[in-house]
Amino acid sequence: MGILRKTKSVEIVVKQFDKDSSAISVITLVERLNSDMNKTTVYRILNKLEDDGVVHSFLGKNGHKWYAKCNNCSSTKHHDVHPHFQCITCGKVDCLDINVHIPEIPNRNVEIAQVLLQGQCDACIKN
Amino acid sequence: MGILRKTKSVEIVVKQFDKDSSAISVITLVERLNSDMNKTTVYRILNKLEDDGVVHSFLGKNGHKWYAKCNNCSSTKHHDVHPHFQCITCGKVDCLDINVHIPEIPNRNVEIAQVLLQGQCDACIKN
DNA sequence: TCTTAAATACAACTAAGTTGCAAATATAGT
DNA sequence: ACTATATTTGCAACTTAGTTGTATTTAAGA
Ligand SMILES: [Mn+2]
Ligand SMILES: [Mn+2]
Ligand SMILES: [Zn+2]
Ligand SMILES: [Zn+2]
Repeated sequence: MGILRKTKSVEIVVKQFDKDSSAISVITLVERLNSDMNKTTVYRILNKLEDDGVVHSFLGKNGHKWYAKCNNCSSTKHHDVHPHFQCITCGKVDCLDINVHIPEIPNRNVEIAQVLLQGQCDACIKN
Repeated sequence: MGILRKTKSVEIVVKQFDKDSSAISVITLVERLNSDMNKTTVYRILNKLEDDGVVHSFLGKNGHKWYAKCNNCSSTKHHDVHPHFQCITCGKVDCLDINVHIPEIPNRNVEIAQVLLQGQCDACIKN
């Protein structure tokens, strides 16, 4: 069940993804919004926003949860499945607009491919 | 720093991977070996076995740690990087002996590709 | 404005994984 | 085989991401 009421807290959370096209970890979000709302609220709002197709989630390199804005998803259709890239130097995480081809696996029916690439981002290569 | 002494506990842990070619989650291992050793010991031995190139680790769908036997790795060379498959029905996890091609990403230097495929395994498709 | 279902804060909880330290034990040297 | 000692283990306490229950607050329709 998604979001039913446009509360102040919901607005604040959504705004975080508007100003930043990168993904944001829940840990960061909880810390950043610490003075605005309780961490439980952050978790619950993100959960609902994902139901609504406003954001999508995935796990970063330590298994911690990250969220990023969806592009054209809805509560009925979440077609936002793509690889993510995490910089091992600065920690920044981005959605990748590429298609990783998964070969057919014998005797297995692959439904989801979760791909996390790690390396150095543009800014960190230059330093 | 890897394993220096062949203790009873080490033997028991290694044996788990000998009899089962599938990956094993740490959670399962801790539970299974509960009467043999402390959970701290399980964590520490697995950590050392990975240093030695005996096993390798990765994160399953909930971000929990899994281990599987290495094929021809050593403490100096861990060339055991491959996708893993987790059955969403029975939970079983296997190493995949396939190569997923990662395309070049502009402005990024990809060093590691962590691929977790999810779907149905052979046994679960048939049921 | 009133009503009420949804949302929130807060505190308590769960569980995976880690750390510090004292006790136990594997192994090399004698 | 005995001893010395560095490694390993058990145990308890801790850390932290994430969840849950519940009383209170609030959005929004009537
Ligand atoms: Mn994304
Ligand atoms: Mn593997
Ligand atoms: Zn970077
Ligand atoms: Zn299965």
